[in-house]
Amino acid sequence: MTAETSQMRADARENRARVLAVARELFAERGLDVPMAAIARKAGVGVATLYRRFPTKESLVVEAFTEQFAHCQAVVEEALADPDPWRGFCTVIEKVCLLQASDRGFMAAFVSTFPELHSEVRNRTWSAFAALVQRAKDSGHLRPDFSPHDLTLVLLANNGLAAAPVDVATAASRRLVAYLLESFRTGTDALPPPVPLSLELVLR
Amino acid sequence: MTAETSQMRADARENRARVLAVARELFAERGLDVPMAAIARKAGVGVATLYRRFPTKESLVVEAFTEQFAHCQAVVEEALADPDPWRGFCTVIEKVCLLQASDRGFMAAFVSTFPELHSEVRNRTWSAFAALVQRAKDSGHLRPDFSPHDLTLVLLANNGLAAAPVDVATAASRRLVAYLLESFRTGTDALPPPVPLSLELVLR
DNA sequence: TCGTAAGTGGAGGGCACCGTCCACTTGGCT
DNA sequence: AGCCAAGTGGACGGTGCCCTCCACTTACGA
Repeated sequence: MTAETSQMRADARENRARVLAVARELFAERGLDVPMAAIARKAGVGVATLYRRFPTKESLVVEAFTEQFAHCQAVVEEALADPDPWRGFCTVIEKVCLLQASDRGFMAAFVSTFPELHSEVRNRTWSAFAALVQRAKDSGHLRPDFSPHDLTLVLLANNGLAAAPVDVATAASRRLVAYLLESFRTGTDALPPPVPLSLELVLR
Repeated sequence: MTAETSQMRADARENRARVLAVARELFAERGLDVPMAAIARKAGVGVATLYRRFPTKESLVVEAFTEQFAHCQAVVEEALADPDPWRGFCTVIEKVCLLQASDRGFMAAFVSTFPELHSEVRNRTWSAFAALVQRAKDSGHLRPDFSPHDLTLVLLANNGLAAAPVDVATAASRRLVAYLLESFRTGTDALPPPVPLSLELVLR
């Protein structure tokens, strides 16, 4: 990729970078269904320029989210390095859910680009998480009937909160995660305060 | 409404009913974004017929889901009649989430038709639920920092599971609800078995 | 300085959807 | 049986999206 971009003309390289930045911003803010034209316009280029760099919308999505996926992987692997298994486990859930709540496009990008993209990243992350789960169970802090598939459950549930505006979703996500972690664990401690999730708020 | 429908010609009344039945079926199965034409076709009528009865797509949605909303209200009010406050509380969460998981359009209909529709049903249901919450807290089974707004939290989270096919979503919903109820409560008991929510499954 | 390959923008083709229009059909009263 | 208001269907206009095409512009090596 760097090999390709480095051979481009300077203005083209700059345009490409700007498009990518704008795409990330808009995807995070408004989800994946922002029109390509909106991205192009905000980046100050024509649609054709955008399509020259990213032949399809999906390819733009993939490119825009690779760093997020890599970030997830890093989170999981750092957590494995944490000497406290339970804290590592919690950190993963919290960080990933926070990322997801603050970026509307994240989950959609994950599922929409699923099969072709990042299979090796996905597999590595997945097995690292499984190890994390096992370690947390062995330490006696994580309930033994927790399944690694429950991560997907958490992600899907957390994704549902994205119906609310970003700030509300973020607060709601914190509370949801706290509830769930409490349930995943063998002990108990305090929750973050309730979120006044009236439907008026949820609907912006 | 009955007043209106009873004055219609017999064939028209029948067509109307069939359209509504088909709409409910398709909304449940595929969500609210089924094309009007698909509903008309499956109901064996033309698009114009559909629009004659329901001037806008939203009006069709409203009509199609009123019974579901009424059902929710009934669930909450029955739960208030349950002598066991905690069981009543759990029943509400379980039933509503089950309904939501088995009907893809449910939550979308709820939020999309929010302001104009059913405000009195909504308010009654809401205050009944608040009473249920208070009662469950007083009985000592529900954690005191539970907020009635957490119902919305649960609904949104549960709605996120709808990304998976209906049967998977239903199973996942059961598990999510079990986790959450366990967290809402002061005691603890067994969960339903884990759902193998691999992304392959989630993406049908 | 100048030629040219790389880069660019905007018009528009293709598609899917919502909702309308209007010429035709049909139920049901007399 | 016969009339006509009520009912019907499919073609069509409008909109918003993805993506392509092509005539024009510009960076940059010689």
